[in-house]
Amino acid sequence: MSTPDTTTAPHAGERPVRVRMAPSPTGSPHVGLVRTALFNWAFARHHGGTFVFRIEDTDKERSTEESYAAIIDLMRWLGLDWDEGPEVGGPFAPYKQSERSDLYADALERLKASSFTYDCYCTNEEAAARRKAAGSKVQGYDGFCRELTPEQVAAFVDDGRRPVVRFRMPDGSITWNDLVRGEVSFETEFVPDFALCRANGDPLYTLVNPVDDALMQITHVLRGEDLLSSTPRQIALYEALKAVGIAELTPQFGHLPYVMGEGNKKLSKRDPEAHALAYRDQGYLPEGLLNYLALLGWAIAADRDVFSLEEMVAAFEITDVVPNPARFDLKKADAINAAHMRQLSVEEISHRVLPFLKRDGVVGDPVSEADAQLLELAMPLVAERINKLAEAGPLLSFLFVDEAAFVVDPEDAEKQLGETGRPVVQAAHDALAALPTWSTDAIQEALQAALVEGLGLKPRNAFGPVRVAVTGRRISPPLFESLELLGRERSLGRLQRALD
RNA sequence: GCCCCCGUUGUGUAGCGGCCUAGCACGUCGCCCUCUCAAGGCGGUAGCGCCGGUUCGAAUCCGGUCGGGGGUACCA
Repeated sequence: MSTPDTTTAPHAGERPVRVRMAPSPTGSPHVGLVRTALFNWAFARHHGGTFVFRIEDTDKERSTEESYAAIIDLMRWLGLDWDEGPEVGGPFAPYKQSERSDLYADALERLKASSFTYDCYCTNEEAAARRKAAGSKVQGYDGFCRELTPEQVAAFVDDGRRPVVRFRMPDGSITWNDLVRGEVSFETEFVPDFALCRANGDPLYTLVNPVDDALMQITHVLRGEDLLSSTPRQIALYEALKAVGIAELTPQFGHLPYVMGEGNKKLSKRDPEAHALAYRDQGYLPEGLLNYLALLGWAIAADRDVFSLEEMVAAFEITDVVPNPARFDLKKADAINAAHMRQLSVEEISHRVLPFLKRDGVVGDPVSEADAQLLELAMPLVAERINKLAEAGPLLSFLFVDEAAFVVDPEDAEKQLGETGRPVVQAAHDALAALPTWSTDAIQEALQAALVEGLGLKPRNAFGPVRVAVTGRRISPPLFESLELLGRERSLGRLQRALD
């Protein structure tokens, strides 16, 4: 076959955009999946198209409900909404492959009725043995069963063998214009006849994926570069699917670069930073994670890398995506997330931090009236000094714990509350005890006078011990404000405890 | 082995023949600010894999080479 004729066939580029993400629900969702979903979503939104979400769970062994739920959860958290798919339905339902068996059986029947396929009775061992004997030139299946006589077939059947259905790869070359890589071409002699179903009749990915894309009228397939070499056989299959009345068009393909981990390996599930949901649990902002992931292969401008999803949608062109693999860099991801944090108001950060405070037991659920008030006063102090939502808890907990449960970090105590710290804490206690008004300004003035001027200490040495005694840590919100919020009684009590 | 993809500072990228003695960001280093931390400000650091060719001129075009990756299943 020569290059498919795209001049007379309906052209994918002329139709309303329909793209899809089609994850397999196996294991914990990967950041690479998020990046692929994001690019498909942004592409659809940019072109006013339709974003389809399909679950590829034909692998019954590995697919799990947990994984499926995690993917849905993830997409919801990210805010990548889908127009058709699980839980929302759509004109091409169902959107889970496990519920579409009859469709695949029908496609297979039609294909078998044509001359595009043939039954293959070879065992894996036989095919492998011939491959080995033939040397390096032959890849995959050698086409042994392409032209079997009825007698040969009968002999195999008598032998008890059940065939797989193979696609007959045409001669010639297959070329397509990849949306991210430009022209890519394969000689079909290097693309073996591939199996469409197992001998037991179960359809394989090779059949199911293109059939669903055809049925769902997908116009653009944007997927990982690991599928690049399966594209020529899919393009050939599309021609057959058109001939048997299943496909209307061949989609355009774009193969996205890998997300790499350390060294030169794909980021794998073994890498902790590969797990997408972990970012949510650590308190990343979805817009921060998405922004960072977008940077892996795409740039909004030469001199800018922080942007909103809306800005991305407006600017996103799939042809701007670069083809080279990108290494995942946690530090940069943190920095991008931090930049988004700084764009949020204190109110917004409070709102988003609250679930983390509840989760970590800093406040109760529901939050008491008193805690809510205290939180409102304290959030401005921490909002500007955290880079992830989950970082607020450790900074705030000293304000919310019962006095009985309040503990000082042992390491910090050793560093700040030893021999040199003790007189400082004593002086601070006495100065604060004598204070007529309990306000940030008054506290600052009193401590300044007693410790810096009185004891002749440098500010950092003066306030360090007080900070540890009162907040329990060397790292805390600003000290004087913290003391005011803690209140006179509790502050003095903690200073006294540090002395005991 | 064979087929295909990829190759700009440590990392992600901008660059589409002269605007490039290569821009931006993260990192890193130094300084400033500072009650800790975070944030912020200023400055430094480091790159076109290599070789040929085309051209007045190449990171940009062509060829080769080297390196990396993927595929080569009745996995997806």
